Amino acid sequence: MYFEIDPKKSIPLYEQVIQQVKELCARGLLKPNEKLPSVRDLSSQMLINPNTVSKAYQELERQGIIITIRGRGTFISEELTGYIDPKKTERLQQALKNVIIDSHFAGISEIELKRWTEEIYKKLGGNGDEG
Amino acid sequence: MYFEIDPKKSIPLYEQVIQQVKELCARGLLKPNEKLPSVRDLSSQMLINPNTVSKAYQELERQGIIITIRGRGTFISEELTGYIDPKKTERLQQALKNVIIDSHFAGISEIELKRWTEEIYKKLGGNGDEG
Amino acid sequence: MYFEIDPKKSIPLYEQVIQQVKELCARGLLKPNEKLPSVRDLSSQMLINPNTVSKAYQELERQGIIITIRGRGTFISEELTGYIDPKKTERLQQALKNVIIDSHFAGISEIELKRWTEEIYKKLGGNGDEG
Amino acid sequence: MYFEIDPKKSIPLYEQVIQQVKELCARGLLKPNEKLPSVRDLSSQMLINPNTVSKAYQELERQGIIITIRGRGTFISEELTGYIDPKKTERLQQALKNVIIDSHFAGISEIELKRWTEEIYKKLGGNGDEG
DNA sequence: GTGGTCTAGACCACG
DNA sequence: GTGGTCTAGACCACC
Repeated sequence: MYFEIDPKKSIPLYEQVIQQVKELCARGLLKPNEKLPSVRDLSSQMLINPNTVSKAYQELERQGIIITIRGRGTFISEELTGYIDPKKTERLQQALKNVIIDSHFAGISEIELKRWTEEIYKKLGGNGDEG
Repeated sequence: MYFEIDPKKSIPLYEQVIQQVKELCARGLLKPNEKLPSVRDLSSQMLINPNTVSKAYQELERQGIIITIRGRGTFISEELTGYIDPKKTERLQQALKNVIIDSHFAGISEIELKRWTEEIYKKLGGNGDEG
Repeated sequence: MYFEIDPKKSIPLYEQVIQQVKELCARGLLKPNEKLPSVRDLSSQMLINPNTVSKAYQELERQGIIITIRGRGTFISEELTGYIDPKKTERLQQALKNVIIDSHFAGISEIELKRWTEEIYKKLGGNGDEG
Repeated sequence: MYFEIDPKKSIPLYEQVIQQVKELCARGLLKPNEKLPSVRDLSSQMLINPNTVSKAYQELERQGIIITIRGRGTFISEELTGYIDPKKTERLQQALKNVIIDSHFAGISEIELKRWTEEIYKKLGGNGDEG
């Protein structure tokens, strides 16, 4: 498992950390109950400020994706709650709509975008056993 | 044609304006060469500062979606460039991936997300002539 | 002799008129003492506001390139003054420097820019007898 | 490294800032990855509003000449893209033509203008190592 | 009437 | 400390 951070991107560093953890998680490279690197380790590995990693971990915990146990470390949560948050749903639909509209102006066809979707799902599901 | 702004959202006001114009444009409710409200009109209609609208219009012009003619006003551009920017493409794919991953954690299935996509496209294309 | 105006360009309309008159003049298609179209004729020909043409003519007269004679019309001046204005010179050098710097960032080499210069002079001088 | 602004000039302040940064960059007095003054520092040094500097920096970033890293500051970009934009090229040629035509009316000969060009290039290239 | 520029001053997100 | 966002209000250039 390794992380990649690009400080030049306009997206905040802690958001990049969040996205990476989520992606590794979704791809099965980080499994439930697996231990994450400590804040200090990850920050020195990524050459970023510990506060930045800490903020990312806090946000991930708030989203129920990881849990921290004092004195033991940080771990991937056991399971997803079956509950579907309607607010989150609405935000996601809005985000999807924005992607679709921007694609439209970028000259991406509906078919092309659906192909992208297929491919992303394939990549995520494909190596769940290899981690 | 009317706009809606929610100052409580964390997304910047000028971004909301940009998204709304793009959406109205994509849905065909704003047609090429059509005049947009003046900066002053739109700002007073939305109860926001004229500079905020101005910033949104400038960004939309930079993206080639609208053009402004000195002393006359702001208009929807005539046509989209057929050119596909590889950088933009990559950013869009990344954005789509983030939506998919977040959907995963929100308990949204692949089938559900595809249904959303279908629906969004239907809404966009459906009323091009009714505006 | 004909003019072309593009209201979409960010450069002001009256500036475009000024540039066109100057260029036609420099190319010899407008000769000293030649009569220019009246403000009304030119404005209706160009589909722009008479005030815009009027402003352009005023500025051209201020620069000594044309003169208006009440009741007779507007004419190209007889000759250039030999006097070289140091302020104008400095502004021109600054403008040239800006073009060169922007060319640099656009990836245009020194050789390429010099070739452009040659070509522009050739085009200007080439048809002085054909007008 | 120091900047000079003349509020009396008709050219917008933020444009003057842009030009200065570009020139220092082209002359090698600002090198890739070098840090620029912070928005606040530069604005107080120039006695202009921070927003004005900010606008200049944003435009420079849009042009790919500088990059800003959240919370760390603003830096000269690493490299120029080799890509040559045809639209930019056309705009530059037009600008060069205008300079040449205006020089003509100011009594500047072709030889003189070429000498200027030589000199500007010499100044730009000459002190890349002295900064 | 239109948009463009600039100022002053406030608050927030980020590292 | 860094830049980003927003407001309020002024003045100007253009058509």
